[in-house]
Amino acid sequence: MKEIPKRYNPQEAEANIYKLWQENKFFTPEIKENKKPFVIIMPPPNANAPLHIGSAVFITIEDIMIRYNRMKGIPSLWVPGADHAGIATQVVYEKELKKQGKTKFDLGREKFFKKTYEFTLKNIEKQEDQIKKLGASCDWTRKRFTLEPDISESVYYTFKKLYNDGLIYRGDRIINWCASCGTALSDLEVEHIDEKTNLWYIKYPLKEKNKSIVVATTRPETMLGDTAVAVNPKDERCKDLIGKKVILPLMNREIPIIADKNIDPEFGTGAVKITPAHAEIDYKISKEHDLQIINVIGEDGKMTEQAGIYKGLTTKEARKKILEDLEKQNLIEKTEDYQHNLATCERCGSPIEPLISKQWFIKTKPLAKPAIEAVKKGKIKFTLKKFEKIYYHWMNNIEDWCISRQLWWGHRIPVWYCECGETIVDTKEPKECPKCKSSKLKQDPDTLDTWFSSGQWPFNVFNWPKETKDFKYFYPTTVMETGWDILFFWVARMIMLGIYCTGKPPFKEVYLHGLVRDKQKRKMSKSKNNTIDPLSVIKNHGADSLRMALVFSSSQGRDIIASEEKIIAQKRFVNKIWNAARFFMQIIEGNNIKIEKDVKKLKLEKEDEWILNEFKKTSKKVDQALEKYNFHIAAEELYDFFWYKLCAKTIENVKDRIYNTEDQKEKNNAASVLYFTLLNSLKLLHPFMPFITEEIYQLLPETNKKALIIEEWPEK
RNA sequence: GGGCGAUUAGCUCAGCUGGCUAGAGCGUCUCGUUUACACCGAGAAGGUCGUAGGUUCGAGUCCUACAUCGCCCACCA
Repeated sequence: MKEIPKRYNPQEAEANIYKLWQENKFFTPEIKENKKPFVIIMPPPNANAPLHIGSAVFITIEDIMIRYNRMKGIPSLWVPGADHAGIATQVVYEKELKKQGKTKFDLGREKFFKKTYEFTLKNIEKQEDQIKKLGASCDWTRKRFTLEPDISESVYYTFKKLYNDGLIYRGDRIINWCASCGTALSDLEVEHIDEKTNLWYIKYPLKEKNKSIVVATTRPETMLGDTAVAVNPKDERCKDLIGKKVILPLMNREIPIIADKNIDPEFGTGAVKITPAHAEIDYKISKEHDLQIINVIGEDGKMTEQAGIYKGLTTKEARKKILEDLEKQNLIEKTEDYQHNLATCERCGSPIEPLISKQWFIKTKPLAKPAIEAVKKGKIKFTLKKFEKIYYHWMNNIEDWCISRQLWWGHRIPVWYCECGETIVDTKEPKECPKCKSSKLKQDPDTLDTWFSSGQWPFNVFNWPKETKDFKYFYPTTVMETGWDILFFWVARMIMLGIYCTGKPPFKEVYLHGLVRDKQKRKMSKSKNNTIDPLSVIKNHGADSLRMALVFSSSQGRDIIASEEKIIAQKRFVNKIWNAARFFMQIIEGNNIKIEKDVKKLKLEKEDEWILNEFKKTSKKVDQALEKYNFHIAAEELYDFFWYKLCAKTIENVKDRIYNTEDQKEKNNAASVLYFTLLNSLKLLHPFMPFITEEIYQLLPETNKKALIIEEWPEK
């Protein structure tokens, strides 16, 4: 008989248990052709920082699903990985460099990439350790990284395929430009924040007579690039002005007054200045009316040559100067306080400048159509219906996706330009130009949006387009589990690219968990200093307590409020389980007990039948809850059963029957029923609290398997 | 502007398809413990389930308004 210590020491036990699982290769599923596998692709954490509490959430939830299915005898695969996280990592690493007093230009592109790669690999190593500490039973033999050569090749293949199908194009379009990061961004990477500013009413004199038209704007500095003034065609006040010309102040340029239905007559004066190069709506209007486009703000965030005397000023300086100059000419009618949405960069927070720029785009409409169909036809199900609506709304209004980034960190765009003007798109660097045979080829300097590669993750991890054994068996995957905050960034793109590349939706179900918030419901962030570091929680309270606390009081789609209190509550539960097991071990040792594993062979007392029946009920409820992804309900059921029914009632009962009788058979019966319920409770608890349950299993006598992780799930 | 969600005990939250005499953790209070567990046990107090209507034999649960808070999307310059 193994000795059971008085206290459970999570730190020691967890390390040993994880080793036991890994050494026995329990995380690697056996491919059984006649059995449908259960597959989850782990959302690859950004490889630029240690894991945060949000990662602990998805690891816990996904591990529960995987362990549950594994115990049910289904080949279960959970693929771990890491994401290079283009812009995020580049921003982080550039900050590192800054601490050393360097910039990326000191290193040069190649060296910068190499250094960042090293930095990333170090982080990945740390993250792996953290994932293991959380108890994740993922298959480390299949771990992937988005920038490794095989994955990159798949990414380039997809690019080429899209290009050949005419779904990728390069063109001059208005895009979101972050001058601070020095790159174009997709619409999703732009965050709108409230800004208190002014609405300036500026007089634009008409060419004829002594009249003028007043336009209202929040961005006077863009007026230098105005090429029209627009009014609503139905606006009576302005009707006779349509077609007339105004003289653009400061620039003395003649520009037309046009009519456009997009103009809201209620806003300002009903007349709007049109700056096609620096506002998306203006750009659209300019296309319809064939207006001139004048770039007055450059990629450095400063006024361009076209801005005349304002050239070289920052937008802020230019605004000030322009307002002064207008004031001098008495062209400002009035100034109002105004609140509007300022577009800012999601990464660095600086204002976004809409600019016309040559970038690579994906035509998303043709990809969105089948992606919408797949959900409509139920090929992909959102476990929470409300997300379907949100998904449809976004998909139906999708715009082309700008995928080129002016960054050094990421997949370099697989396009080469020849001096003869030829553009070559390929998965590998071409030796020569197929047209003129020149070998003087220049690769496009830009890199791809991170989400372009992660959008292919569910099949690229299996080395698609190669028809690998893994791809054939494990794709499409079963459940996509991730945070709802990346529904558009990631989930939607995986669906679009998955269907486009492989012809099949990449997963069958989408389960979205909430964001972790603190007790005041604030988002956790380093700047607010309200983060919970999963590693220190594990160190102090054990991984099981953390896992249980995260699942316990949170339902899907809703935010998860994490607090020390909840973790401690679960730590007590861990202790309770430990002591129940200790009690069992003590009585069988001290009373010469013989365990009968088959409870059917026992002469059952009323209380035996009661607890066996209660177990059955609990088991059923847990099953039902897990099938519906109601993890918190399953956890609560188990908590209630174990604490109150098994410990408070049954154990107290067993004490009575063991200590107050001389009848050995009676003692054996009581202990056998306890053994049965204890052992089977451990099985049900295992997906939630893998370490403590496995540790006890290893100490229990008469068990069937080498480890609890591969035990059979109790039958319904 | 459009959409989504929340509102249940002092605090933080569960309550899945309508049956609840409304639950848990923490906190508070009382009692208990030489025989698993002070990281303890037993128990108690504490809620007209945001407001007002409606559907129903029956509503925290469904419907309709309203209020407050929060979030997401959107080119109102």
